[in-house]
Amino acid sequence: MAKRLRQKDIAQLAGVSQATVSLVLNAAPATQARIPAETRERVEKVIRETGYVADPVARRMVKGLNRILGVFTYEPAFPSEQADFFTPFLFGIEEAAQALGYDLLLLTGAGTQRKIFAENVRLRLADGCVILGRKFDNTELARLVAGDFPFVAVGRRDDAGGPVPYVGGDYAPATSALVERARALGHRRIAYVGLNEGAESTIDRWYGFSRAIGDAELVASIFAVDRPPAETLDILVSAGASCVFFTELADAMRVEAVARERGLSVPGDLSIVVLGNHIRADEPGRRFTSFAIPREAMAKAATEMLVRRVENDAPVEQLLLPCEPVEGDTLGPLSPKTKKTR
Amino acid sequence: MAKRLRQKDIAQLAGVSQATVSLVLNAAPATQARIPAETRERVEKVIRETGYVADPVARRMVKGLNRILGVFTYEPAFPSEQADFFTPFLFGIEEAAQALGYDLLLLTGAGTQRKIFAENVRLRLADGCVILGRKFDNTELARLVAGDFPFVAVGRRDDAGGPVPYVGGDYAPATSALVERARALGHRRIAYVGLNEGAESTIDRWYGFSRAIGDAELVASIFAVDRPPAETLDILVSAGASCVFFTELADAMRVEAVARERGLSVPGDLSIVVLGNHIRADEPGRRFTSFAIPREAMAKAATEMLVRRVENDAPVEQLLLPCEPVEGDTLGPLSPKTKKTR
DNA sequence: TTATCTAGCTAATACGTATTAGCAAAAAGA
DNA sequence: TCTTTTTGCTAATACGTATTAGCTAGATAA
Repeated sequence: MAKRLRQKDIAQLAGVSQATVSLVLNAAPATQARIPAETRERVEKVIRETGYVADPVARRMVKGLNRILGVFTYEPAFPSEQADFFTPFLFGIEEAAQALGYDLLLLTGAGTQRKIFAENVRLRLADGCVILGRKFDNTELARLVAGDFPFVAVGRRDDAGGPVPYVGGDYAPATSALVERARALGHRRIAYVGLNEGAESTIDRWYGFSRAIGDAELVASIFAVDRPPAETLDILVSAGASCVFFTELADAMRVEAVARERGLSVPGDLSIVVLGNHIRADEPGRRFTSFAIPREAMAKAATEMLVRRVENDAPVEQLLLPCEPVEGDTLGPLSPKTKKTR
Repeated sequence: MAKRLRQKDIAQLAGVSQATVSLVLNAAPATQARIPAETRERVEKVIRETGYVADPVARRMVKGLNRILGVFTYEPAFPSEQADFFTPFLFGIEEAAQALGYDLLLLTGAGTQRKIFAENVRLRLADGCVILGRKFDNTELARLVAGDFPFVAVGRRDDAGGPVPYVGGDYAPATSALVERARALGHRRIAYVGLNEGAESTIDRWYGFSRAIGDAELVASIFAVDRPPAETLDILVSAGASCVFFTELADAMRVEAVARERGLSVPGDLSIVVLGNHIRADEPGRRFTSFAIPREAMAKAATEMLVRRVENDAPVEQLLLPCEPVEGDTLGPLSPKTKKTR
């Protein structure tokens, strides 16, 4: 590999000093920089012809910005099983970065540690960082909040020694709306399957559910995920639930399949609602009544927020984007048979 | 935030020089560094108590290479329709980069132009670049080959003013194997649907097909993609083809559907072979007899090759990875009825 | 006692960039 | 013509780390 070109080399080719190259590159107002057009053009020509780009590391040493946005994911961004989780987010991030003239640096250099502040994570190489993951490390979050490095989280985050800048989905009201819809359809024996604590997205769903349940009764709750579907269905049936809310699509799908095997009809005998949605519109299988998570829009808005923080030292912003309902076909009226037998 | 601690500060607290702090931190063999245990422990204590961590950016300044790999895609990587194409490749790249301690720079500056040498593409931010896409720009490829910037293409590429470093799929023998299998099953009237020129992957498939056809007859060839499936089927039927090879899965799927509508059985009346494979294992519909494209492995190997070029100025390598056959259920024996009526 | 060797550091400098004080020559003003 | 101002740069230095030649004091050998 040819040695990386330095400004010193460009200076030599253009017949000026390194300081002049730097001044030209940084396009200070002509009146300020005091470089005449002829000199500037000569230097720009050399830069163009050589493809020279300033070393981002050196620039960051002297506190310069590189128009690079870091992307840190607590899980690998592209593994087969995760591909559908991160892809829409990455699309949103890339779209915004592109429009704003920023390149994206995926901080993979840390290896398998998956810690923002792991030894080899060169967070500072980027001007700022978008952070994604199902579950954040709150110690790291607090450290980021306490520090001066600009970042934005995708997904709502509780305060961590101070307010966390984020763009999330407004899961609580979206959940409430689905609960209210179920109640409007006559459902009074309702169940909830999924975690109710831990990640903020989980807490929001439970909050929205609890707030909207009203005069309906929570006849069963399973604050867990990945339970054997048959067992889950047993609990739901023996509790006489007519409508069940799942936080995880995968759980809903498995239980729906078992219900079908047992001759239960969905939504005739049991309505199923998912507090989230299919990532892929063309996914096989049942279309569950749910709400749409605006992943791309969240990530896009987070990226734009980050750039505001990088460029203007903008104050902390916290934004929740609405989640539109998805009709699906798994929530239906309380049927007379269902009501009578329970 | 407290000002970032430097080694100079640690040195002051420990009563040594900055150079000593660095030597302690880098744990050179004691015999080499000549720092006695007492001094070392005193410095380590200060480091521990202050939580000092060396600035990765400053470290990189003195080491030269930035350990950044560019990723350039000739098509946008993340819009929904392309995600399935690029995701497995990106997984392979990420995996390798992670293992090798490199960060990945997504070059968004290309925007809608999708040119490596477009004005806003800051190629030289990275130490080297992996290049992906269905179709490459040969002018740019030639420029890369002529230049000194390390790159590796994913997918076989013809020479461009010199050999192109690449990792591709070995499509020709994989195609030949499928043709030989069809002949072994008795097929003698064979058809080919898809391009036979243009991209190297296309050329390799046609080459492998042509080489293996032997005493069988090419009774129909449609060197095009995206033809109306009914029209394609008409040509195949009137030519009396008993087995057809498609380069594009999408074309095969459409023709198979039309064949089914017409009461033709696959593979009973017409065998269909796809020279490639489903990207997603859980995709709906027919499982075609095909071969597996080792996308992840290709990208992983390309990334590793690139790092060899970046770190060791390694010579041009060109690697083709084998494509394992996928059984599927669309290729079957030449049936007596088929033979008799044609 | 003198000469030589060794241990324990440190001063200096490299890395590539951005910034700024300041120099020298040319231009403008008196 | 002399003085002041302006223009067009450049030398010097900061950033935080890693590296190494070299200094000094103490220990060892003659």
